[in-house]
Amino acid sequence: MQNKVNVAPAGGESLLFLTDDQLRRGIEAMFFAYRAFTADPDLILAELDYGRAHHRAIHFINREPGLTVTALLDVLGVTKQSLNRVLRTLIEEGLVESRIGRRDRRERQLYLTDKGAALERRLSEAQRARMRAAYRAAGPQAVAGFRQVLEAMMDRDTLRQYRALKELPETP
Amino acid sequence: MQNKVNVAPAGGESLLFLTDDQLRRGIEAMFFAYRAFTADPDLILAELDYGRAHHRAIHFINREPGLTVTALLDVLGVTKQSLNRVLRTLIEEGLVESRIGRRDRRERQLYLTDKGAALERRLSEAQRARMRAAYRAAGPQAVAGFRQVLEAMMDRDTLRQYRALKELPETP
DNA sequence: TTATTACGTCAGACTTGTTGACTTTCCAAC
DNA sequence: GTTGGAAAGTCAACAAGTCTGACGTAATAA
Repeated sequence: MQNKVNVAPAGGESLLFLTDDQLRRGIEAMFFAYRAFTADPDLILAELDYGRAHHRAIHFINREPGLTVTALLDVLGVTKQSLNRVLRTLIEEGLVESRIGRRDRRERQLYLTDKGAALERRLSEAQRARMRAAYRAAGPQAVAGFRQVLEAMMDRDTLRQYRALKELPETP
Repeated sequence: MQNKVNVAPAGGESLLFLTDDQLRRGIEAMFFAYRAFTADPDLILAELDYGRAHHRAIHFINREPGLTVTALLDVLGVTKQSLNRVLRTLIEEGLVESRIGRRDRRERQLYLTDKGAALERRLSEAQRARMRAAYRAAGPQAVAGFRQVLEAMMDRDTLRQYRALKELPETP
């Protein structure tokens, strides 16, 4: 199954970056980097007895205040039973508010409370700090490549969801 | 907490890529891409009643045949109790062989059996296929940036582990 | 001889995920 | 208005994978 692409290709440009060995390095880089990527928020969460699932919910509620449970389910890709448990604790502990939908009263629209927003800032600032350092070290061109490869890795549906996320206004 | 870096910097080059918004896009790209990244192996694993933990163990045993349990523990960053359960099933089902260490008989050296190696190939080929498509779509320069950013995201220790992984000889 | 290391194992817990079944609420179409 | 079906929520049961803590055994190192 070894790909024999590590020779001079027709176009003239090198395809050495497509060897199985290079691909494996990329796979390992993803594994290690993802672990590092979640490490900082995980520390904060553990201290408050929350988990990554809480972080993800908080992140996307912040990202699109008022989104419905179904929409959140869709983005997270989990079952409603699984999300429900997480969401319930967040609501009970006053981080998230669930309002009955205006146009459709069956729907629940989700909002962060001030307390929830405070935790969101704490978590995302920790995560951004690492990202910022990495971006700064690698430089703008590397960052563009990083984003390109990640996007090329997503399924069509995931990419659509990713692209559909609104720009957040810069907090003034 | 908003970073005011989105203005013309001293060096002359734009620092727009360091805005909080850009960082958040990167964070979300990591989240979605990682999910896609694990999706293909997950399907194969589910069918055989294994999980991601089995995949990770198999991956690194294949990567460095004969490595000890402690070394594997170190790479994976989990407790021995957690690894033990996974390892035990892999040994019981004949995917991994555990041999008593030659220089130190307390150690167990881990090897994939033929059956284990076959699963490893199946899993990693699925994962590589997605990676290969992404790499091909994004191009060599983007790939270089991708790797640069991921490496810059790792802690020092993780980066050391990542770099210590041997090159595997290309299967002839 | 003793202390330490490497490994395995047992027990108990927690988070996050799953299926399946059921109820409540509500909109919309008939 | 009644009814069908969608959206949301709930309950129960379970599994994977993680953790901590405690203990035992074998082998090496001091």
